[in-house]
Amino acid sequence: MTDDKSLSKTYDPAAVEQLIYETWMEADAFHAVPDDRPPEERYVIMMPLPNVTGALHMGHAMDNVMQDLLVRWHRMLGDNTLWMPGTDHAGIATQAVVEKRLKELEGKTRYDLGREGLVERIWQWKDQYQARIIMQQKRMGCSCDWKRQRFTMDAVCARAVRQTFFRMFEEGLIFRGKRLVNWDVFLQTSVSDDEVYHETVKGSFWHLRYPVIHPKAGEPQVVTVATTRPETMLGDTAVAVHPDPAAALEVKIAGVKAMLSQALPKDIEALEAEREALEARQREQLPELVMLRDMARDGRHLRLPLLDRPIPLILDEWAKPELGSGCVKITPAHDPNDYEVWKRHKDEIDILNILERDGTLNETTGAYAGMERYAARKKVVADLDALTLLGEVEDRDVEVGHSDRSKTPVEPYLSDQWFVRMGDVEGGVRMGRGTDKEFSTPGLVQAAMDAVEDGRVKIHPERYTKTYLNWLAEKRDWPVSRQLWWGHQIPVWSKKALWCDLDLSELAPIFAALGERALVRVHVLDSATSLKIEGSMTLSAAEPAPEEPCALDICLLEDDEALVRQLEQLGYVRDPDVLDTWFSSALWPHSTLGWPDPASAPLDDGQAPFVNRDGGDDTLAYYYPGSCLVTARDIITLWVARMVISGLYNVGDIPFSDVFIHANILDGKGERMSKSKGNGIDPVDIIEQYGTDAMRYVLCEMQTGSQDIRLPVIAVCPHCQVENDLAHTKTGKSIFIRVCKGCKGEFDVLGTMPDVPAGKLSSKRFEVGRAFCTKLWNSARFAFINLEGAVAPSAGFSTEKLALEDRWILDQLNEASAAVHKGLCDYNPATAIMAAREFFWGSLCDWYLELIKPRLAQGDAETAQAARRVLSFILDQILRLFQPFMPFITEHLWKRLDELVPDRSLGVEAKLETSHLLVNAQWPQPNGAFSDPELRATFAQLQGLTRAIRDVRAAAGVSPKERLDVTVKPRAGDGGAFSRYGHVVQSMANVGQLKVDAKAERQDGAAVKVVGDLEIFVHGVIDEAAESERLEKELARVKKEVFACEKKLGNAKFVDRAPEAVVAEQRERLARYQGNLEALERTLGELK
RNA sequence: GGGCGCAUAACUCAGCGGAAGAGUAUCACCUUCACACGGUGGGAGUCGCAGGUUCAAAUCCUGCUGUGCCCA
Repeated sequence: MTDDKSLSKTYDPAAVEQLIYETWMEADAFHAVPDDRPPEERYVIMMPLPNVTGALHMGHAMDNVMQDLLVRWHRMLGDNTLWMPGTDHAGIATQAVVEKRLKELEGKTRYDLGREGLVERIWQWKDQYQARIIMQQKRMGCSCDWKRQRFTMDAVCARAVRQTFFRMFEEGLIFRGKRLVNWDVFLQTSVSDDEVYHETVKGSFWHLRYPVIHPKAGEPQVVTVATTRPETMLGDTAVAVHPDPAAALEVKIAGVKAMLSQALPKDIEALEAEREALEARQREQLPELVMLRDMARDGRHLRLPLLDRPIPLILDEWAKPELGSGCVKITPAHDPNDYEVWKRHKDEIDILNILERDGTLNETTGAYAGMERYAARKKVVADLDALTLLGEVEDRDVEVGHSDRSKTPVEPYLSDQWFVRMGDVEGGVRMGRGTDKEFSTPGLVQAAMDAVEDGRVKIHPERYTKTYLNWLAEKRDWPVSRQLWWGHQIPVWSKKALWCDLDLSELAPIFAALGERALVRVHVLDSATSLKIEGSMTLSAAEPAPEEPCALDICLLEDDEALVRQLEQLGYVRDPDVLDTWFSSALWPHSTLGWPDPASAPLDDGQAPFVNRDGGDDTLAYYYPGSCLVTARDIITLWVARMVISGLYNVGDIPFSDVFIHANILDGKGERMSKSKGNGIDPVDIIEQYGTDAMRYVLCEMQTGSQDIRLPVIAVCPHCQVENDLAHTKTGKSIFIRVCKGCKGEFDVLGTMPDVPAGKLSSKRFEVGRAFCTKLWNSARFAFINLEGAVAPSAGFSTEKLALEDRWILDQLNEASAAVHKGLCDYNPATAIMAAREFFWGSLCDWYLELIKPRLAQGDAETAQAARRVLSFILDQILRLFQPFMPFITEHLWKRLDELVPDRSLGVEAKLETSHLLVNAQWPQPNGAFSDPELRATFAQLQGLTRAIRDVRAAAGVSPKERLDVTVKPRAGDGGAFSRYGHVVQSMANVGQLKVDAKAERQDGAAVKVVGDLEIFVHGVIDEAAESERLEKELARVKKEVFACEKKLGNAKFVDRAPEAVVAEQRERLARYQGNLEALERTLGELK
């Protein structure tokens, strides 16, 4: 045996990974080009585009590895496989990060740089992080088609965004209106509900008294209202009281009584108290509420203190008679509930904005104008107190919405925003307009719900279908404008005026030049009304000319500099806002393929064309719709739903047929891993420590589909290299600074502190993967040592010459490849990789390799040649099976195997399609000729016997080197398998003489073991006392089993009602255990 | 407040109606010529708690307790 010098004893990922990746790139292995393979042989994954805010963490690694797994598997299945990579500009997130750095490092704000200057800075940031992200993905082994990568703000994507906006604008699906939004006063932009998190903070509940104007005799002089944000009183435009307080209280009391009637004892006390309180309220406060109700009906007013403004008392059910004073102040412009009240009472009350964009109070607040919101709060409270209009002040925990981007409290704020109409539209919506898939739907959301409900889009695991449908069912309009500078600027130029003052004819030259590439709508300010202007520059005949102030909105399909200048000279101003990031990412599955027109889509340097040079299908026609969208669940609503909508709207077809929702990665405490929390592991750190394949192995093994994955995190101290369990490490000055348990030194887990050294985050969980790679490496090394120059050509090979273990390992391979395939089909990578692992480690390494060692030693003998052929074939298949999971090590070993044994065919399998590169090799197909259930059972018996002997050996403390003689006594049959295949047991349990004798008796010094239907005598190993103790224990165990079986079978109901097979199985069990019991008792008797 | 999960060996997780499983850790033995990131063997769990359905429940149903996420 010559030592194979090309393979060291352990696998060194660093020496292999980069070279292998370069090999793939040189071979263009990931590049997909449309060809003549039919639709069912295409596989397309659009990468959930990571945003360029920062580097990737373990959560992204999971997402990327799952995609790569599916993509590599399908590539081997022979599909035309495209994995489209790219990055997202992530509007607000990226701008926030860059602005924050600008402030910290240079002390500047975005206004110091100006729009162009800031955007330029963000592009630089984007270039830097995009490169970092791509580097990380390459290190993870991602087999994306880099020649097609896109960025949501590149020319191709921008054109798609523009086209979609234009079309939606034309059809009135995009409109603008005033809405109450979450306003981030720090970043001075609206943020969506998804970008707001709630935090409970200690606050107060202030009771304010508003005097009644000219109270009549017997009427209250003041009305009390309460608020957690007293400064908003400056924007109050009404106070509401319930229209029927008596009835409302009755309903409430009836409800409590109903709960009392079926309450658990421990809840009764609280409910009783609640009922009493309500009844007391009925007696004491109801009369005044009724009086206020009547005053409201009478159109009475209150005087708003501090501003001395009369505000009406109104009737609205938002006022809850059972809470507080029963009256509620109404601030429509600064509270979502009050805004709803205002919508119901538009004719009676005003809506008044009191905030500037920066969070200071505006001129409507008189003396408070210019004050910061919290300063104003203090002053309002103090001033009311001075006027004796301040009542009780309660301490209270208050839920305050915070902007996820700036971490500052958001304010509800009334502003002009653009929206996409998601709900049903009168007359319906044409989807896929101009395509051959055009169809009509009641509304955008409905189309997306239909696609999932009728199964065109399937979500895995299925339970997430509910998340998707429930969210969509609300059919809320989608606010798409953001007051940012980084993103796709809204392509609308507006001019505000009265309709009668507008001169449409001045636009004629522009429209003459642009034709259908420009649209005009009239938006009536402060309403949702938007009217389309027809080509003749008039309102369509049916529409009355609006009387209110209007905005004339012109939407352009493209920027034509000269025409834009003309427009601006006419006083039209481009909307400064940009579109929500998700507007562009919603288009991702088709924009990246060149939509709306691949032939004219602009190309960057080095990019693959969208249209085949040989005249085949373009990328859009060929690769749309895609196959599977792989993502985490939190993005189902934000993104998945919107991709379905936009795909149907623009292309008339779903963007993908399957959605695979994988687990989130949590830390040791069960908290979601994220870089900003200081618990996020950088995949590259893991790769450098354990290797990419080790990381991938563990991620695949963890993805089971039912729950999220905990990854206990350790932090390596930069001072002394001690490993600290992150979940139990003391924090220092901030939560991101930890104190090492070893040297007590401080380190930073965020990696951003200038004066504290950073500790690397890692996890021991990946050791398993590294060990697995080593095992794979060494088993291959073993094979190579034995195969080198010693494999006879396959021509003379015949399966007739196969030994038991050869046929068994082929059968096991069959079983394993079927199981791996099924696991992948079921989106269950864990079952897939475990099946592969069990085959490789449990069957191949533990049994087959050990069994063929003596055969391999026989040089050119036929049996040795057969073993070599089978070994090369099995290794070939194993490398294929593991390639999608662990691409680097398998590709490297494949190359070596290919050099040593170019022909690994066995002659019986269908022609073994092979490939110079494993990444392109054919996926292993189970072969019926290898399947042999009978042999499988025989081998299992041999394994059982082997384990029994090993067990005896270990229990008796006999060295593994010492050869033992064994007699097997079958209870039934002749034990033919054991005499025929005795070599398996002899070799695996180091047995000398193996006798099979149905009439054997135990001899002195023989240990006895009962397995299944066998009694086994292991000769010459024991001292009798210890043996008898061991047998007593075993006897007790068997007795318990016998008792359990008897009890079960003694139950008439069981025998009657359980399926026959179950009963029969139980009888067999009993018989077997009874046999064992008998044998044990006999032996024990002999021993004594 | 509403929805969706999860609770099984010290740890990380499978199993989801018919004998409690894996990997890691642990203990004992073994440096035998692929691999000590290895081999062989062992110990370890009233399957969160309380009810119910069933011949049979970790598995199905109800409630409770913890815990996580999503949406208000």
